[in-house]
Amino acid sequence: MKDRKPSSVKVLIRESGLRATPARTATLELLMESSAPLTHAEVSAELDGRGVDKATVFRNLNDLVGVGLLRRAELGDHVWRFEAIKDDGHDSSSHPHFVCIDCGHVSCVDQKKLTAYIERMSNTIGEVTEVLLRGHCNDCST
Amino acid sequence: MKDRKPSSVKVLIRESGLRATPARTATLELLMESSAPLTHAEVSAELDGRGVDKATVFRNLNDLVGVGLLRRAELGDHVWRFEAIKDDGHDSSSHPHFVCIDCGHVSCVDQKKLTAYIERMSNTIGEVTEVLLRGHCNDCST
DNA sequence: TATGCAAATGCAAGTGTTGTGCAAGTATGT
DNA sequence: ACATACTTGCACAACACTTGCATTTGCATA
Repeated sequence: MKDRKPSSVKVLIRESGLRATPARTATLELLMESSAPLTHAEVSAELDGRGVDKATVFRNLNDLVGVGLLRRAELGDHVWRFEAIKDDGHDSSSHPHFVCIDCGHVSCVDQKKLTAYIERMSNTIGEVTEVLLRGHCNDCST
Repeated sequence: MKDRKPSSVKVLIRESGLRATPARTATLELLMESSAPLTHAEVSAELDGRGVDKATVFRNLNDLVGVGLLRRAELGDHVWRFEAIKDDGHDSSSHPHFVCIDCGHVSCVDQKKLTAYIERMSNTIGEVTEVLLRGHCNDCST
C-alpha cells in the first residue's frame, strides 16, 4: 500500500551520514507516514512497545533534525513536535507556518508575501530566519 | 525619574481583585519597567534577592495574567515570557516579537507594519492572533 | 487601632519534558 | 567475518513548572 519501500528510509538515513538502525528507521518511518507532527511522547509510546528507550527516541529525533530529515515544530503547548521533511517540492525550505491554537493544525504560508517586510526587519533588528503565526483557523472559529 | 508612583501599581493590583503584596507589586513593577518580556527565571532571579520564593513568582505571574495585568507570550524556546499590558495606547493588543536564536534577546516589533498582511491572512487561513519572528539579532550576527 | 479570616507565601516535594554519562551492543566498511 | 566507531539502554540529572500544607499577612470591618 506504500509507494515507498521501507528500505528507502534506511537509504535516506544512511545518505545523511547516520546509521540506519532499527530504532532510527522506525522513527523516521513513523513520522513519514504520519499526517501531523508527532510529539516525542507519541513517537516514544509507539516505539516503546518495540523495545526502544525514551532516551534513544529523543536522541534519534534530534539527530534526524540535525541532518535535515525531520523538522522540529513548536505549536504553542510547550511540547516539541516532529515532522518528516518531504523533499518533493517546497517543503524542504523554511517558510512561515500558521498554527491553529485550537486544533493544532499547521498551514504553510507563502514566504514571498512577507519578504519585503522581513527584509526591512533584517536591517533594523537582525536576520529573520523563522516566522510563526498563531491563531484560530477557519475551521475552528466558525 | 519615574512618571509613575510605585503606589499606583498597588492600586492597579487591588482594583483587579488581588491583594497588593510586596512580591506582587515588585513583580508587576519589574515587568512594567522592562522593555522586553521577561521569563519566569529572570523575574525570579531579581526577586529572589528580595526574599521571594520561586513558586510565589510563578503563582503571581499566573495570577496577574489571569486578571489581565500581564500577558503570557510563547516565543518558541519553550519558556513562557511575561510582559505588562500597558493600556496607554496600542500596547494592550498583542504585537509581534523577534527572538534572537543565539542570545535569546527579545525585541518588540511594530504591529502596524504587519497589519495589512495579517488581515489578508486572516481571511484565507484564519484569525492570526500572534506573530513570532526568530533569527539572529544584529548583536550576535556581527 | 485592634481583630479575624481569606488570600498569599515559603518550603519542600512532585510532575513532565528533555538531556547526559557510561558500559554494552550493533551497523558498516574492509 | 572483524574491527571500530556509532548507537542504545539504563539510570540519573537538569530544567520549567506545579502543588500541598502550615504559617504569615493584607485589608475590610468594628
